[in-house]
Amino acid sequence: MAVRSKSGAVAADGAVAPRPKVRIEEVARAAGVSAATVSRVLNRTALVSDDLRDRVEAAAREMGYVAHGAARALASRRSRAMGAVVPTLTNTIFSDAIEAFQQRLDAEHHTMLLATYDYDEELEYRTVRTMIERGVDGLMLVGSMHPPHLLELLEASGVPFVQTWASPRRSEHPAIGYDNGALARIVVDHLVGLGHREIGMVAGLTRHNDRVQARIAGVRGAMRRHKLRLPPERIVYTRYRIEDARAALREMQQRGPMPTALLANNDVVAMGLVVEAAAQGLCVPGDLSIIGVGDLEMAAHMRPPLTTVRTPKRAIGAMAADYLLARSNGRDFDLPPELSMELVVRGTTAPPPMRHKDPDS
Amino acid sequence: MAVRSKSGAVAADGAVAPRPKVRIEEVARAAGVSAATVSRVLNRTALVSDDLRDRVEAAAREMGYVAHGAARALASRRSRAMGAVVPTLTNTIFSDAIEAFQQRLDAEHHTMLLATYDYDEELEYRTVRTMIERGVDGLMLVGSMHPPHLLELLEASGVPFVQTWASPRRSEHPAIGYDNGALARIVVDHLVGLGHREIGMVAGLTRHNDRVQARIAGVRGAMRRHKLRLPPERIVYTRYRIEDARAALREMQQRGPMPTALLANNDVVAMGLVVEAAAQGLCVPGDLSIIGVGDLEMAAHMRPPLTTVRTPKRAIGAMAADYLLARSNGRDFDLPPELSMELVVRGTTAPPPMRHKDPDS
DNA sequence: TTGTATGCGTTATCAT
DNA sequence: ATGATAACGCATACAA
Repeated sequence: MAVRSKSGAVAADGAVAPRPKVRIEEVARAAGVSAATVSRVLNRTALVSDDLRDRVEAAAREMGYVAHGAARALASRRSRAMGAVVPTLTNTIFSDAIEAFQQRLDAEHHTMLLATYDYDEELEYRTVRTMIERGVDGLMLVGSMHPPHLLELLEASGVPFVQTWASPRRSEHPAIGYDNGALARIVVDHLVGLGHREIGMVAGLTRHNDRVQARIAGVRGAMRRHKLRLPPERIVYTRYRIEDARAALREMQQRGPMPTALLANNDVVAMGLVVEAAAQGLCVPGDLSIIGVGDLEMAAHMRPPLTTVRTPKRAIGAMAADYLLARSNGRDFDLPPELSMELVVRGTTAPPPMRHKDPDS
Repeated sequence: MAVRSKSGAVAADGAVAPRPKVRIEEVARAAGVSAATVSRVLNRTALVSDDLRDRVEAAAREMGYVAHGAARALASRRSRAMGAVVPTLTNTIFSDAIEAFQQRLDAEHHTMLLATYDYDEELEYRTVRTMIERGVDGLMLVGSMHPPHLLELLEASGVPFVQTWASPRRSEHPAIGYDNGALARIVVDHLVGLGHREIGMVAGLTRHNDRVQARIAGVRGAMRRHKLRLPPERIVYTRYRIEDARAALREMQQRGPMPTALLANNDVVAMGLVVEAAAQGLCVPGDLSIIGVGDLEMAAHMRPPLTTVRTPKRAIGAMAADYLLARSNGRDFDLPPELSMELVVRGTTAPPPMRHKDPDS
């Protein structure tokens, strides 16, 4: 089935010629005013007498006038568009944040340009470059670890930008996020409080992911405060797929004595661990405690329900939008030093299983 | 913490003046050629001698030249941007499709403008209008049910558009999707084949959602072919949250004799049903068969694993991009009459429980 | 193959 | 409060 647009003429070369669009000049003529006045009315950029305003609005509506964005951007030197460059949309933490970001932009009559780079540094760089070329008024990035020259490019362009899921205290550039050190303390304190001393991590891939590294450092630090250690063999790295998380659990089991509690990089990984443990006949939390990060909707409904740390996904997106909006208007915007999290204790954490003392000792 | 861009001067009114950007004219001067030649080199739009090409490319690179998108769009009358207007990103079927859509666009050096409207018709209209104003070269919509005048606006604008998750055979406008009637047949045939005769639906909200209506009609038709009926009381409507799906199951139970099998509108709803059934001590699939749509990642890992229908999420997004790219270039593009689905039989469907014959009859 | 000149549709500056 | 006019930065038709 060959489909053709029903409107617009088709030229010899097959190109679709859009219907002649009505321009500001024609609206002006119809309303008996100058183009400048039409512009003023439509943008509410200066006072216009009620009479003229009404005539202009009526004419614009009748003629179905739609402003030409590129021309407007060229003349006003603002695109009213903000870019968002994220690793992926598959992870709902990003899609939630993005949705909040866009909604906030929309309220201020801005549009969102979105691109994903699938954790590929080179692609991230090209994408940002494209966004700058598109003339975005601001740019939202993820994390504080970027390919070489990316920040240089950004600063040279003069485009306001903000890093999300990055620690404001550790980055010299504008950042919004929570402190992974604080998150680690919350989790470790909870587990140690339950009696765990052997704690392991199922982390994300660290390659190009500073959040993972910060998390590991945080857990290590938090454990040290309890005189505990987090040796490398207690850290397994995984992608964020259930399948991979299950393999990660098996991998850790093969490495030697199992920890009594595992911190998963996020809820999806945690679910994978729970699923694999169940498949092996292990009891969660009886034999193994598991804790996630993110508090996805499903977390509360699993059996057992997942203990996790709730992070402010939508708040991050909304704040990023507010920040960029402010900056692109030349206003200052105070970014909080960090956002808060909340431990949600449910059914996958409990005291560790009893250990028989070694009779020989 | 007040953050300021480190580049760019700050004017008295607080507005950030971006660094003077290098324009094509200056690159031309540096390379000792005309602006036209620079344009030709950078856009590969015409043949340029090797010598000049090298000089231009070197100059552009050194000076960090980045083209001005708005000016380019104004002059070339193409924005190299495509719009995507979807109900929400929370539902992963859309975020998956969107990701594929954007990746395909990126390969053709196009950018994606994305906006969600949260199933709000009025907002959908305004959003599309904004997209047109932004000068998108094409627009991806969801479904075939739109607010009044939306299609008119679209046709008047001459912007190519395509409806996803819409039946190409039932819409007079370009559409990509699978046939909900076919989907219904697949599901009903499976359940009836197992011996079910009392089948219920936990559908989405029909308000502004033609997919749901088509699905219901499809199931009703498929059941009729087996001499079965789908009375209104066997249809419960729900939002796509686990919590709501659980309530939907209870609602159906209150309505009278329970069906022996339920078709959920999607996998998230199906998971909610499974969770609620388990919480009530019901055995799935022993007491109740449940089938979803979508085949989310989690579906295969639940216990019991979810029987579902796999739909071509990413293919829809990719094909939408290909279609719009072709149309905006004046090329034809054959849209297939429908995309195929696949029944994935797992552990939540089984023959219905034995029924004792009513001794009185 | 390369350069010149014009136009893209709007906003902003400057008069009035 | 309103109108005339000059940018805005690039692509492209035309000329050479």
